[in-house]
Amino acid sequence: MEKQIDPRTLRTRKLIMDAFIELSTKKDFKDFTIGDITSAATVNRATFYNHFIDKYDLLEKVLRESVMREVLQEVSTHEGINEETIRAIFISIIKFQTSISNQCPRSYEAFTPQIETIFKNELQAFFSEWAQKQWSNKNRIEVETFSVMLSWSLYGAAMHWMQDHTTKPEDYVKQIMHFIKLE
Amino acid sequence: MEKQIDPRTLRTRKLIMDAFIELSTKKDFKDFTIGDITSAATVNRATFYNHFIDKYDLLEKVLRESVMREVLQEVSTHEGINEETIRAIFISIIKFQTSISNQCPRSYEAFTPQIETIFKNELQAFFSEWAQKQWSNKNRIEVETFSVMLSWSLYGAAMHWMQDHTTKPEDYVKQIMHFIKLE
DNA sequence: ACAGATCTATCGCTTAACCAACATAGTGAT
DNA sequence: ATCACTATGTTGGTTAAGCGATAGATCTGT
Repeated sequence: MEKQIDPRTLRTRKLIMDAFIELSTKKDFKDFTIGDITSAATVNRATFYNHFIDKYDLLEKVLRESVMREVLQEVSTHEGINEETIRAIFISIIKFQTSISNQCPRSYEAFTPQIETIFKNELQAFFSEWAQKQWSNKNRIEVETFSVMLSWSLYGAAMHWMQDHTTKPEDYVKQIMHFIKLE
Repeated sequence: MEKQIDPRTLRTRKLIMDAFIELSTKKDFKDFTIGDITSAATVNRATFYNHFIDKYDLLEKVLRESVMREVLQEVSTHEGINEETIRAIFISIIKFQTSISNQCPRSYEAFTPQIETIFKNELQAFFSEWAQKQWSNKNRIEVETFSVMLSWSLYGAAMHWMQDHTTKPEDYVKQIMHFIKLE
């Protein structure tokens, strides 16, 4: 019943995304064209449009999948939302942000707003899924509200910490926990 | 008037060859299948047969193109056959042999006979081309004979040197030159 | 304000790669 | 010797990717 995607689409998709990431390390986002990306990916320019709507769509998908792979993947093995989970995610957010800013020094500025949006959406979906399992007695609205608030506050806290590293991350997380009510 | 090859064939060909080289560093030539190669290359097994007859054909082409790229490429800028050219080729043969034996420790033994054949053929073709330009007064047979003898003796000398490194390569090449009659 | 160039996005047609299926051959265990 | 298993090539039908052409958007210098 699984979709079973054609290997060619996966391969081409990856070629394009990798070429995009590679190019981002050298040039600013606005300074390269679709043609630059596809020729670096050894793919025809027209083929690009079988996979992505435009450059921004590509950017969004690259970021989303990076977030999924590098941040939420490793946490998804935890068995519920608790202090440990929160701590792991907090650390992951910071790691991811710094790695992006190192890998794409030229484009980091331009990317941040989309990163923020994607991050919060993914986090929210992640929390929502777990919260539904964990508190099946609560109704949908309550669960969603919890997820939204947690994801926004957590992401905000991470950004706040990144602007001023004085507190040690572990201590900062402890502080965070004071303001989160996990039932 | 140029052939203009479809980029897909080039890409697929490269994927297969790279996967083959990569696999050779880990396993012995006989210990992996066509399927292993193609799945590492993210290519369908049937597609393999659009490019190569079998595993040995692939091996041969990989070696041939490596020889061409890594050895004869850099020498082809020289403007004729002289002591300097001979020296450069001698050094290149040795470099190539050692790099292969390092990159493919598991399969080097099995490869050597084919490497030898390919090497001598390519060398011969290379010399033949230059000799024809250089000595347009000589007839074809003479030129071919010269090329055969030079390629075999040079390759043989290189193999000889590799078994006993006592002489410095530069000195060894000087010795070689005593036995070559360049006009 | 306009002309020339470049980039974007889409289209119909062609082709290389995918796939499932098959026949064949080699290998190993009982 | 026989069976089960795995690897090799091959084939016909299907699909993603390549290509040239095209129309419209965007940029740039004069």
